[in-house]
Amino acid sequence: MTPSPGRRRLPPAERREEILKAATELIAASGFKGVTLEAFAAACGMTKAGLLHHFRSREELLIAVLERRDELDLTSVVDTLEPAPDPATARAVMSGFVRRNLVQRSLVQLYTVLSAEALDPAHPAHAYFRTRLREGRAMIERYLLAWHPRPGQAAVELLAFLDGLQLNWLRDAGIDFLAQWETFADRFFTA
Amino acid sequence: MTPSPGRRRLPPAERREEILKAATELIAASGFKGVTLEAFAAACGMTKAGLLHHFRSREELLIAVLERRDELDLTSVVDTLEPAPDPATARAVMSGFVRRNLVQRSLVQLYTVLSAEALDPAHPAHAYFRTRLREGRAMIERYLLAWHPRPGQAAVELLAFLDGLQLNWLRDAGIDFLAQWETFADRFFTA
DNA sequence: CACGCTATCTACCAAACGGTAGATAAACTA
DNA sequence: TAGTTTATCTACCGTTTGGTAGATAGCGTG
Repeated sequence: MTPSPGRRRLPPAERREEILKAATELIAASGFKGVTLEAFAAACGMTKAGLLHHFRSREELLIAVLERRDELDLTSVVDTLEPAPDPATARAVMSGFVRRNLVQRSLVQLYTVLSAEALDPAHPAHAYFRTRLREGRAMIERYLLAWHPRPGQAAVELLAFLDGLQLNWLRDAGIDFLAQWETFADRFFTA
Repeated sequence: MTPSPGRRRLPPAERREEILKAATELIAASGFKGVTLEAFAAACGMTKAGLLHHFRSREELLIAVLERRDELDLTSVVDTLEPAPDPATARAVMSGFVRRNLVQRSLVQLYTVLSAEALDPAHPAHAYFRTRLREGRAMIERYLLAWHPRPGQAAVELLAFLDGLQLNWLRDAGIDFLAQWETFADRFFTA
């Protein structure tokens, strides 16, 4: 892509960002186990050694990718999600969340692919996903608390449906994510 | 585990079955990419070369594992699933299916882990899951056809929820799979 | 322009990988 | 018991892997 000027020197912050972005898409496509250090580097037009100047190991790169997604994604929700109103409001907020997630397909895919891969307790991101998903569920549970009779169970159901829909949507792009969500929400947000 | 009689010679059919069973659990735990040929062999107390006498390559072993699951699982459903009755019957049949799946935890996990890993088009099981899931959806769609206003959409929703619930159940064994299913079904099977 | 800093590269390493070739030993048959 | 078959093993090969050491070159500052 770049007109190959032999060696491209970038300020560290810029290069790091470039690497993280490329790594995100590679991991989203093939999982973490499926991408070699060399592949990560080549995607930015550099060598393994060059990349390792910015991230001390392949595993550290993975962690940086995950933390970056946290910054990009969680911040856009966390402030909106403190109150605990009625079903209609809850649905509107969740719909906004779904819509926002939908446009960042590569991030959705990263999250889905990696969280499945990380079911293995030996996976470097295992602990990360354990705590993160637990927190997410607790957050939604608190959010539904004011009006839902069984907020805990409902939170599990909601997240399960969204996870599964994302998975199936990645398998088959023909699925109309939003329409499926709205249909589900019609039933779910009904006291 | 076995009192290590140096060399254990088994009739091919028996050995194949032993290997497939062990491989199923290893893949379920760590994905296909996460298990080496040596690990597959060691799990049966033999060497790589010994294993390769029964399966010509690591990839062929994977395919055999998948086909074995087909035999074990699909046959128990396919005969029951031809007719297309009312919501109550549909729910009962699906509940039976869910219950049957639930007791075979390692198979559920194999399927979930592997189907996520196989989102990558370069994965050796990619094609397998594409066709298999498409068929599964079509089957359920036909099954809901008689009474559901939107059988296609409903099939997607049903499978998405089940996939997602399985995923979350594997992450957190504290989830009450059956209770979650029944709650979902209460809303889903309502004309 | 000369110098220092450091981002990047080339070259290399030890370990692990999937797979092969040929030797060995366990079970069946005559 | 001797011979045949073949399941399994030991030993090895070529490749790929994550990572390291030291050389090189792009950039800012004097």
